[in-house]
Amino acid sequence: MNIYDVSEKAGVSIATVSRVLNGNPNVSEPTRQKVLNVMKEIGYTPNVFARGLGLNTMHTIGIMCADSSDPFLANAVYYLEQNLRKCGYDSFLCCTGYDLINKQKYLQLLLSKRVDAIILVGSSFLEATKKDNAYITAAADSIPIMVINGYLNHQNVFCTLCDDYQAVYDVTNRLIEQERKNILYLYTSRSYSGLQKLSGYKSSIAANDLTIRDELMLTCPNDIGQTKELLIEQWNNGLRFDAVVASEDQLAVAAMKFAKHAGLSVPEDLAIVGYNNSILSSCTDPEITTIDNHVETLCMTTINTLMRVLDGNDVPNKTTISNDLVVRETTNF
Amino acid sequence: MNIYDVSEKAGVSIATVSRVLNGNPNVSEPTRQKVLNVMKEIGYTPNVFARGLGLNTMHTIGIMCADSSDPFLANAVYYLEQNLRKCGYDSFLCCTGYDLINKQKYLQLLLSKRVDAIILVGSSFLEATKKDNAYITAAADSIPIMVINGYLNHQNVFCTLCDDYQAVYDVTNRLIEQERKNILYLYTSRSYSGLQKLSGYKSSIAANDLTIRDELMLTCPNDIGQTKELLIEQWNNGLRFDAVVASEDQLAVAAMKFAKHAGLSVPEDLAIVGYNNSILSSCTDPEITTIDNHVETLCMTTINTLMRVLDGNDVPNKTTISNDLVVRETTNF
DNA sequence: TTGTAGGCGTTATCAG
DNA sequence: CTGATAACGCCTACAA
Repeated sequence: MNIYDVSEKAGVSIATVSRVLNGNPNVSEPTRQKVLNVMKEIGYTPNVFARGLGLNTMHTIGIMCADSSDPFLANAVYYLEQNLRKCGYDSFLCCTGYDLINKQKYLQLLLSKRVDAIILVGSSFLEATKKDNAYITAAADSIPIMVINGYLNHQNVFCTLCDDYQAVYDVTNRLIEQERKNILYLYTSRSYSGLQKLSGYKSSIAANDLTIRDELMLTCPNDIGQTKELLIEQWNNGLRFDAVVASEDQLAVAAMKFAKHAGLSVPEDLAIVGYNNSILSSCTDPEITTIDNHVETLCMTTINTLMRVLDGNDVPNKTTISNDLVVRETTNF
Repeated sequence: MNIYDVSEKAGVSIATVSRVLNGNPNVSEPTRQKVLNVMKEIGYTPNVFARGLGLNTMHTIGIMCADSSDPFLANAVYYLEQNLRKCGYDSFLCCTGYDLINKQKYLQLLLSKRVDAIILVGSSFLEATKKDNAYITAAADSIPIMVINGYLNHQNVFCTLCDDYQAVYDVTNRLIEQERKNILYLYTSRSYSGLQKLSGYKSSIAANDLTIRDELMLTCPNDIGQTKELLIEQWNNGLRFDAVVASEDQLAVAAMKFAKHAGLSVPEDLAIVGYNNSILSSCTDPEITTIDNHVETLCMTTINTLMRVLDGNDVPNKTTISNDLVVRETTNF
């Protein structure tokens, strides 16, 4: 069931078979049909390995994400897969976890599979220090690296991100306009986009002549129940706040549970804003006002950019997309 | 940067290099070290295509799931990936959507990539008619097919599933014990496991000498908001029920929203049971009692089975795992 | 328009 | 223990 079998049965040479396989126009129509028929008949499928050996590519893109069970990432992976396929590319997915060592290992693995490019989904792939990102920039020497929601200024690294700074800045402003004076900011990660959001929060506080207070910027565990407990503890210690801006919907859900526990009514006593517009934000009652970072657009843009890069075009290495606030019931907007 | 470069620099033949590469014991220790050093030095990585050409395998497992943004599936994919990697296998993920044509296309694609086995995640891959499953059984002629949460009795198809029938049967019984007489069953899909659950519901109703009523088994859209509307509509049409058993947590969330709208208190007026123990079930207030189908165990078992199959062992083609009821706040259990 | 032959990087089978 | 050499299946000049 290889190209030789086909050539023999069709009474032509393997070169001709190869030509019809690759849509080469230099084949007469009768010959092409004859070959095509034989292929159908014996159920021939070209061997990807042999093809890859010569071309040194498998027409495959590697996708890395920290955890595909994170709703935001899962969504992104889905869109990426779908659209890559539409562009004729297959994809390899790796769920790396959040450990740097593993990220490096998986990236190496993808390189060894000879993927044509790698897409890093989520800012968790960008570390704080240049040294820790070296494995990424090194990989960029051989193939294009696409980053979703993170920024790394380097040759052959292309980033698509949403303006997290601006989104948090804007929503914090709106809360302040409504006389909320003690706005609690919740976050889990100090990744690139995590820092952007935090910085948006701080800027807004400062711009409104309020004081940036360390105790109002809370690092939370990555778990609803534990975060709720943490908030209760802080509240019992005397910390007071009339609004919560969360860097992820999960944390907003935790804030909802805290409010219930503390007997606060939402949004009257406590306004809550989530992030990502994930399904979680519409599961609660009241439903959570959240920032939509347009996963789909983010993914589409990334793939468009990638295709242009693979076609050898010159492409800007940073594209920024704006966010939308989805107003639901946990704010008075 | 190929095997020849290494052999030349190390002053040995390519055969020897290949041997150290594959851990063949017939190499003297000094020679092995010499070769190993050269490989480090010039940063040699074996070419997967060439290797695949010879061995006709890439040590890769194909994973198919309908939609990686479904929390249950996403979780499963994550566990599968992790554990396959631990067993030294890489994996290809395909998100196929729910359309039969696409499922067939993607399966073909995986076959053409020469994967060593395919894992179908979720019962949505098993159609009602034998004819529509033919593409799966055909694939099983060439490589093992693993099915998670579905059952297909065929050579070289291995299924791991949880006892959905029993779980729904048991929980319905418990509701009836508590004098709930009008139990509404919500579902979206008529897949294998969907039918199992439905059948568990019916059996319980019958076993308790109640009447199975068609209007109490409701097919819902795959969307929280729309399902809520559907329930409101039914309620306004006079349909009455004092308990809801949902085939998925999403539907249970919709039932919560309906209860709120109808002014019913949960669980007093309306008991609600979800399915999957997904994060959604702990987002609501009160939190949802749900059936945990042990995704992790399901995945681990699948992979263990697969490894035994690939090792040429004789393995039973069906493994069943029991479910647990996670009692939260939407029932009086 | 078609055919021939060499190469892609490994593995595996023989001899030595 | 080591080395030469033939597959593996496809692509692509180069020739005809």
